Amino acid sequence: MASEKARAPTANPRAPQQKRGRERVAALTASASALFVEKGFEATTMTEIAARAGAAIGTLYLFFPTKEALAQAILAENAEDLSARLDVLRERTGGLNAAAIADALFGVLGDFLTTHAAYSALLDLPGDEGWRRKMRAHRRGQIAALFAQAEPPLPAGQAERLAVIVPQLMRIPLALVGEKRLRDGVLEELRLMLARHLEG
Amino acid sequence: MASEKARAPTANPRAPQQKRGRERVAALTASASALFVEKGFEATTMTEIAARAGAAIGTLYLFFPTKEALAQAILAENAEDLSARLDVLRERTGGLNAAAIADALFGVLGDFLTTHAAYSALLDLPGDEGWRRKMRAHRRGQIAALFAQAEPPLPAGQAERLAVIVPQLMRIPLALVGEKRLRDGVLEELRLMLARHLEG
Amino acid sequence: MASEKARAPTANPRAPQQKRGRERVAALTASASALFVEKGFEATTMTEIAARAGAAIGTLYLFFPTKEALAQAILAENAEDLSARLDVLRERTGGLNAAAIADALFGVLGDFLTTHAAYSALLDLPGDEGWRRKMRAHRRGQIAALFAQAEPPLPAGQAERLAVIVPQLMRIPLALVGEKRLRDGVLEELRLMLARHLEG
Amino acid sequence: MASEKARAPTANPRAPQQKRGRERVAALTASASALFVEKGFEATTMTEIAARAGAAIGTLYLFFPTKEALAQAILAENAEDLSARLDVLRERTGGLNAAAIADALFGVLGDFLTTHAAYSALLDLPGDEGWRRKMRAHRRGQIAALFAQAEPPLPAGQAERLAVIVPQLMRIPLALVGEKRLRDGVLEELRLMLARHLEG
DNA sequence: CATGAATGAGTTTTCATTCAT
DNA sequence: GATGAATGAAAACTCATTCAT
Repeated sequence: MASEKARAPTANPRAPQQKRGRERVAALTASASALFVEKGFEATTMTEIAARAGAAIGTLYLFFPTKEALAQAILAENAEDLSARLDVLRERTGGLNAAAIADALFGVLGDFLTTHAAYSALLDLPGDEGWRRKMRAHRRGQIAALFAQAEPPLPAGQAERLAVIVPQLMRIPLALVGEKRLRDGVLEELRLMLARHLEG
Repeated sequence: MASEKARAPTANPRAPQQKRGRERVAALTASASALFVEKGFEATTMTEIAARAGAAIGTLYLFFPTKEALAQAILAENAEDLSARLDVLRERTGGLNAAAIADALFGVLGDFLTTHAAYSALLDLPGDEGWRRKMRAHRRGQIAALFAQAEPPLPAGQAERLAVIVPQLMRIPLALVGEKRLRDGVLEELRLMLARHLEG
Repeated sequence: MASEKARAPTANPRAPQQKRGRERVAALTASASALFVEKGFEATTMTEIAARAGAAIGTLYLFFPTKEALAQAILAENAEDLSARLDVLRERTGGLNAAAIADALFGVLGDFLTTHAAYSALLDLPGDEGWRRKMRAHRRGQIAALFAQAEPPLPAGQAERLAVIVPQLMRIPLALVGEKRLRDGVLEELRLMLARHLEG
Repeated sequence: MASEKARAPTANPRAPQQKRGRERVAALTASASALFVEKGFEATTMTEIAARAGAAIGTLYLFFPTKEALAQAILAENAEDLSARLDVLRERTGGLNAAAIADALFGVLGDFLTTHAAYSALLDLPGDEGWRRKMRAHRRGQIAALFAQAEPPLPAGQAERLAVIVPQLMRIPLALVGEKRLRDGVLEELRLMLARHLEG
């Protein structure tokens, strides 16, 4: 123990136990999410995050031992939220045909990505590959399961392929910030394209 | 550096006039491209780039005044290459139907993105003022022009929407490193989906 | 490699190759040694070390990737110096009796510790136990070998015990800063005590 | 803290008057002592100390206004204990010869240092203004007085020198953790050396 | 008395960039 | 053209200490 030197920062990234603590954490993650979206992960500084949340830098480190841990916490929270939405969706799409499922999925993904912009911003970051890989695999599994229930059933393997494709399709219009008309057109085009493909 | 922020990154302050100089620059951009793909733009250091190219850090700065200028030079070179390929493609697709054009475009984009991985890595950097935006607009224009020649003609506005969509579609399978079978399946699925959509 | 994140700071703690570089390093280690002695390892800041050496903080990190590495480099240099002196001493003490050896050793250690005060200051630091253990073992071995040559020979095991004891004896008077008379008296007392012990 | 530097560390701002309070303080000093020995004064954090004692950080500051005050309280307690032992010893060694006194002193010091490891750890901290110096002077005085009673009397000044030397001698074997055989041998060697010296 | 969330000054460390040779 | 030692602003992170509850 003498030579421990604890390279892991701040041994105490405790989950907040008081109500105020949870509000603090919420403000910090909101601030971080917004900045990550606006300027990207690397260009955002911890000092900035704390300042925008009206907290001191030390407070930020009280809850998140590193910048990476903060990003991951946000990503994990968003991923859980998405996962829950997909679970709910599954109950509603039993027995539907693939095109209808795709349409419902589009709705869910569009809403999620719009309200959780940090998810997209943090998803493709380098580093900590293992964890993110697992997360993606889980998401793929959920979406594949969605399509696997389609009636009539899809050809073998197509559910897995759609699980890769559909979430990426949804990111395309969302990247078109400030071009609202084009964005809506593209979204509609994608929706139509997918529907045709699944009906054909 | 603090007061330098304003300097517009002009690529190649002195374009190398000697043969050796051009080789130097090629080695440097190759090194930088590889590192940007491997670790991302921010995580790559100028020292690393020079070292991998077997050059001194001062030599790197001889040709590229800032890290951004280096990235931009690489991006510009790649973009020119892509532009040229799209120009060539245009001559070959006059009078074809949209599905055939899409198929040909898939081929060109797939080949390009595979051999120019840095393009993807550098294209969506945050803090994207002006230049990159213009570049993307140019590319969109080229692809839209491609589809505008289709016979029979596409509905109004679809060429523009496809110009946004198709390049992003091609990035989906390319992200599936290490899952070759799935990757090929996804690529085929996308190709088929697009073809059906354009024929329908 | 993508997830490398290189926790080890500054990949380039290169040994200086130019003459000026070696002078720089010497100035930095001298500055650090003095401060470590004056205020202790923990209380000394890297900024202070660089400033006293007339260098920028970045220059310090150019040669020493961490504060610990700096301390260790100093310790290693001092230890090598001591080792060399003990080697020289050994050639001069062949065939002497133990008391004479002890006396000569006292001289060498006293001179060394006086001119290398950082050695004492850094020797008992926590952390990196393995390396320091080895260093101490080496020193013990050298001193034990010195006494092992004594004529007449010492009882079994005594050389090893003396190798532990004698260096610590020498540190006693050196701790008496600012009490010159007492210091000299203590040194003489120790010398006499050891001599009697070895003659008895 | 920056402007606090001047505040003379007064031990025990409010000495605990309740039974529970005294237990609290005991737990806190025990925790601190253990950590100071294990990791050194600087590397030990106040939070850690409180945590190991099962107390809140605020509680720790309730009894000790600064980290230095805490260290000093521990040191003072240990020093008082040692002082008391030396007082007792003095009553028992009246009229003994110096060698016998030294032997008895060895016993007392050995026992004390073994059970009060924090004393050694805190005694030689750098930046040692005033208080610790006084404490050492007091100890020296007590030990010198011990030897001053020796029968036959010692040469002038030797009692003072022994007061410096003997406590340091005892620390030598105690540093040999995990080498029990060598440790015992060294202790015996020192005892013998000192006895001979004082008899000679 | 007791708590533990909050603070922010102070440290270590990084890396794009410069410039004397 | 080429070099690489040197720079220092800026970022991440720590921890003694405070204070509202």
